[in-house]
Amino acid sequence: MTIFPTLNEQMDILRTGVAEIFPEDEIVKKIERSITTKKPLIIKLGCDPSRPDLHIGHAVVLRKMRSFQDLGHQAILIIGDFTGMIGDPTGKSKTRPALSLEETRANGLSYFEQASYILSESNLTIKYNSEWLSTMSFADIIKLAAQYTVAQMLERDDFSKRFHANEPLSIHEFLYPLAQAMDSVAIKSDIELGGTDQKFNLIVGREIQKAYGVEPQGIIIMPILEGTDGIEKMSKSLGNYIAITDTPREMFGKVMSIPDTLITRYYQYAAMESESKTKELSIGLAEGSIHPRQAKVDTAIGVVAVYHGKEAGQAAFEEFERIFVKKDLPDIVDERSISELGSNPLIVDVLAHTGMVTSKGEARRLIQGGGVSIDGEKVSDISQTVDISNPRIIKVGKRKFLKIMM
RNA sequence: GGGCAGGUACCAGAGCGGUCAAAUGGAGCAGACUGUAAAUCUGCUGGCUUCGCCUUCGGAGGUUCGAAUCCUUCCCUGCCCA
Repeated sequence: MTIFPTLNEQMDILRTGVAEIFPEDEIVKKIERSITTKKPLIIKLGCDPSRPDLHIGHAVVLRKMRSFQDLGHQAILIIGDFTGMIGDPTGKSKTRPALSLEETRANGLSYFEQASYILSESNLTIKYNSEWLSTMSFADIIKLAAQYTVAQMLERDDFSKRFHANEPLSIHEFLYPLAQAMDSVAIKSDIELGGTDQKFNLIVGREIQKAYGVEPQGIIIMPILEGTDGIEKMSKSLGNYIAITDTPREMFGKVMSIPDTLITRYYQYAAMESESKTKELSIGLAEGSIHPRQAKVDTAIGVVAVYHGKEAGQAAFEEFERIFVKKDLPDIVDERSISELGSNPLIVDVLAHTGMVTSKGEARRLIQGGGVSIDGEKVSDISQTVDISNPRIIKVGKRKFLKIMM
């Protein structure tokens, strides 16, 4: 049987890095009970299967889940294959497109694979919410919907904003929080984890659990990591994300491009440094004893280290220095034979053919803007040809390199 | 069910018979400057066999020498009335 750490030890761990945790007394009671009865708590985390790619923003909440696992509790990952068909409107100004059950299933699976980078597999259960949601009858749904009022629903910020802005808001979107709440009822979750954007949904979970005679769940809200643009939350669709599966080079570069204001956030939540170290960094930056660039480098190395190991972090740093500070070449450049274009093709054709740009028009524009070079020499003429009897290094923009040859 | 207002490029939003591949802003990309930061400045932002051609303004038809702009119809959204 698992020996749980003491209450205080557990609470210390659980409280670190959270945005909000409530109701704290209920959570304390649940943990006390689990210690005395030696029964692990059921920790719920819902995954949205509409986006198959996990980024390091998701990692924040996954890490918290991992802490629970390490303390001996039972993690349940809910794959919202059924709710994915509704399309969660959270944080979106628009209704999301609905997916088919097959699509959501497939995405859910890939989600799980990526999540296992962070979660332990020993006390982890995966559940698909179609298991209980797809069997609900219309009468069941009406009964569920009767538990919540329109006014309550409109407490949710994005609903009320859209409503007041005369934007479309479909009835089915109201069912999403309710469906998600039914997940909590079905698995009798003790605690649900989520990002700040999920706060409303998690609270609905509590209410609905009560209505269905289940002990209401505690709620732990994790901060949402801003994307690399520093404005929007990190998300695949906004293109401001760092994927868990990004290469060290990509990760490093993306971290280096974040605005200064985000450094400590990333240091704590992406590089997973402790609160005390984060505080030190934050003070150092404020006092000017730490140069922002150095702080960013440390953060970038840390982020790469989390997903690829310490050595990769260091290597990514060195390569970064070489490419961008010394303006040298990366140590590995993709190679490509383009003999099918002949020995002296137009640069425009080369760029389009190799996929370095999406169209010849784009290639021309880039050349005219001075963004293309061959062996370090800027291309100035759009009708220039490239002699590829010897290998050439083509550079497009700041970071696209390709070695071409016959 | 009725009345009204709308659906334009990644987003927002002008245009309301030719000079429209479509103003402007945001976003994005590239260049300069830097710490590949921010700010700033500059250029670009449908495709191609690029002095020209082709496909775009919710969908389908039509009027016209010519339509994003007019007509018909269908689909979609919001508001007001019932």
